[in-house]
Amino acid sequence: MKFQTVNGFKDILPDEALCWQQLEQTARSIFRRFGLREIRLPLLEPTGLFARSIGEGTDIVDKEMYTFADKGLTLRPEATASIARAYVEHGLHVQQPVQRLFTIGPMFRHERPQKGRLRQFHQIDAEIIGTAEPAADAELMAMAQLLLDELGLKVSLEINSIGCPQCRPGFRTQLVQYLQERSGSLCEDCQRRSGSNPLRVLDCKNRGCKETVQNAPSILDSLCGDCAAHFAAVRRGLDDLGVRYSLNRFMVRGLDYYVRTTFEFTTTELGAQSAVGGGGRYDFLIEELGGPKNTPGLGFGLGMERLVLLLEQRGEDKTAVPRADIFVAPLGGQAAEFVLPLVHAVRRLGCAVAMEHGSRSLKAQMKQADRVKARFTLIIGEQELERREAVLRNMDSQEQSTFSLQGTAAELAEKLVALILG
RNA sequence: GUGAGCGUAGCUCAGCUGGUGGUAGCACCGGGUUGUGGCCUCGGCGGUCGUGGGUUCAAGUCCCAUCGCUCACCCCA
Repeated sequence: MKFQTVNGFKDILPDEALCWQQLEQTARSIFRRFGLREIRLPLLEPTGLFARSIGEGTDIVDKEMYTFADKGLTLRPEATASIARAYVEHGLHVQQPVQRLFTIGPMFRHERPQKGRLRQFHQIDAEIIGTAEPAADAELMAMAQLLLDELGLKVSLEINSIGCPQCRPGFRTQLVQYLQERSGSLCEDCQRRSGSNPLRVLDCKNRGCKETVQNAPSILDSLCGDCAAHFAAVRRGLDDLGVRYSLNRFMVRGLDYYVRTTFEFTTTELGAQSAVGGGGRYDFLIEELGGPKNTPGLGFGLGMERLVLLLEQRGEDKTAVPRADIFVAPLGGQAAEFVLPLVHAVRRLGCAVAMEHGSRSLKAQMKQADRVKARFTLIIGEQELERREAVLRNMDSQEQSTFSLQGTAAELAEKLVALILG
């Protein structure tokens, strides 16, 4: 019986893992500079957390969650809800009302897998909780943009404001009326959505719907005073920080907790998938989850698989294999035994030492040394053991010198490391 | 949930209108170098042709079913 990964789940093999590490390192570096602290969260949460925050009636909650129905538990489909839960549960606002947090890890959604879309996927997630200042919106987007810049990726930023509970209902009625007058030119889904979730129609990819929606009332014209002022300030902030963006009044995000600012980073190079990341404001989520009143927040998630696809597509530094500092090649059983304490001592001093167990021919071992891109190879055969002198070969210059084996393993290691690093 | 395409070596793939599975490339192992890598060269290892039925003298090839994967719709990261 052969086992294999289940559909929509993928192994990240060592060759690819390097790219992931690089991605994570860059993200952590950015977050450090912006004062975000890491928070690590469980993958399993009470189902109600997601139903309440993401919202009943969203695709995620209705049909995409991995839920253990008998236990009332669900594998998280996104990170913001869990972060909000942790913020409330541990009263993080008491010590520091404004929390700047990030987390990196897997999410789970039961959708049909395709390019750039898996059932277990990974996100880099950043949140700023506790401020309503538009400057925070601009800062957050600028941070994400900088991260993408440093990864060397070219993506576009689209932003929108979807208003708040004050102004959205009015817009909704306007929109519903507009859509119902033209329901004939809408696709079946959108005819249904006109009633249940009219904002989604704005985002429909169907050509007929797109055309119909082109002249629909714009949410941006219906924003209340506060929302309009906020959005204007966000845009000024982006301009001041030199972040380029385009306005997309049709962008609607698939989670109910968003208010005011929403944004997406998009690319055209991922097949059917365009979003590499997205986020927005959720000024009522914390309170909704039983936290302190008036605790606004905002955040974004970046899809790591999609970023990795873009990084790989760019096709650079595929050869970035970590080099071994030295490969130790013993010949014969005695040498192999002799070498073990030395190898360990060198590793203790911080050098990457490669060697094989079980002695193979020198040629085979040299090949292996080459494969791990060793800078040096230390050759110790029967003759060397007797003479207490090993051969140290510089793999790049091909120069060889003798290396005295007099002394303890620790002493030899010191000498060896000095030679390698010198 | 819907639709389309594809399953041949560890990976990438040839294999025509059915007639013995490819000296194929990459990778791996070994020889050429009695103890010296990359390049070259020679050799070697490696397959229930996804699985199960059917048609046929004969099926990797045709038909049916099934499993798996991929892409797309939908939605999103």
